[in-house]
Amino acid sequence: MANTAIEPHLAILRTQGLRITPIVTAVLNYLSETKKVSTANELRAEMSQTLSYELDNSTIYRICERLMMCGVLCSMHKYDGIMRYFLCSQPKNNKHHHFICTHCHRVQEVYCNVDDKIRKVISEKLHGIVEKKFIQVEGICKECKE
Amino acid sequence: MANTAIEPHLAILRTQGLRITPIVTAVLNYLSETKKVSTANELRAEMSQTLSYELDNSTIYRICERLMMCGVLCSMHKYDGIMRYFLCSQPKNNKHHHFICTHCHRVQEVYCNVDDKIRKVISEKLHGIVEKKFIQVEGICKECKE
DNA sequence: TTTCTTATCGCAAAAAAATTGCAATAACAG
DNA sequence: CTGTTATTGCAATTTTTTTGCGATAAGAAA
Repeated sequence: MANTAIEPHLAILRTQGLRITPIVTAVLNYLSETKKVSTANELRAEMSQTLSYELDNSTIYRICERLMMCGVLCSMHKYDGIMRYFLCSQPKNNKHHHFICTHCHRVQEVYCNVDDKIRKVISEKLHGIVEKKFIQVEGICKECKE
Repeated sequence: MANTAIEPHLAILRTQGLRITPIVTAVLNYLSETKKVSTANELRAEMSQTLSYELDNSTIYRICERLMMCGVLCSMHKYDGIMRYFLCSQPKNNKHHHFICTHCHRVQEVYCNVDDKIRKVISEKLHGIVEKKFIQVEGICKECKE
């Protein structure tokens, strides 16, 4: 039962000379199937279970860092300041933002065209130049609502 | 040269039975005058200098926590995951967001009416309910641009 | 398949950020 | 001035993230 959903991501890794190890595929499969935002600790626990041996946190951190470098993963800090990772289907596309369910921790991408408005307000009212925008929305997703 | 700008904040503390100590006023003065987002470490270093003795980090953390509880301070995580604090002139008002200058680290509030739009998109496209929005914009402010 | 290169992993140790318990101190109400 | 208790300092701890290094294994080439 190979997960074909992660094929595009694996392809990116291959073109970068990054190796497809059991842990890497396990991480990608997990994030792809659950669509969750996960901390390094959560990933370590899950992957340890999946692979039936205890992984080290440093391994997870290094994998996530690698995957972020090539745009396969995104990261965010929730209000608690702990780094969380999630699969990014459209890396580097500033037009989409993330909706995180506070109940099931799934992430969904939303195409929400507020960027231009924000840029305009900052420019006109504060006379500043926007470099980065970070928009994160939390709430209850459709499934958890029902 | 008492800073009258922090009077409203002090008034809030008084009504909550919180004490106005030298460190508390120093923190408020600093954040009020510089308008910066500061880490606990930065605050500790600055306040140590101001008060001419070495403060403890835990003291700063506790003060910031207290000030946040009564809405005087806001906090945020920048991309590095370190907690940063800044004075909040309009606490609990969801209509404003923050523009942080990457050069001088000053925070400015922006009234940017994108909340309704975001709420609408999440509701209509994802059928989700928005609970919290976190919009943070970084860039170069007017002064640093010149 | 076998061999080779080197990306990746595991382990241990450490750095960095944040939290906690407790006794001493000081803010401020009366 | 006195008493109450919020606040502070200190030391120790927890939690998250990073780093160095030798051993291992992924994938390319023979």
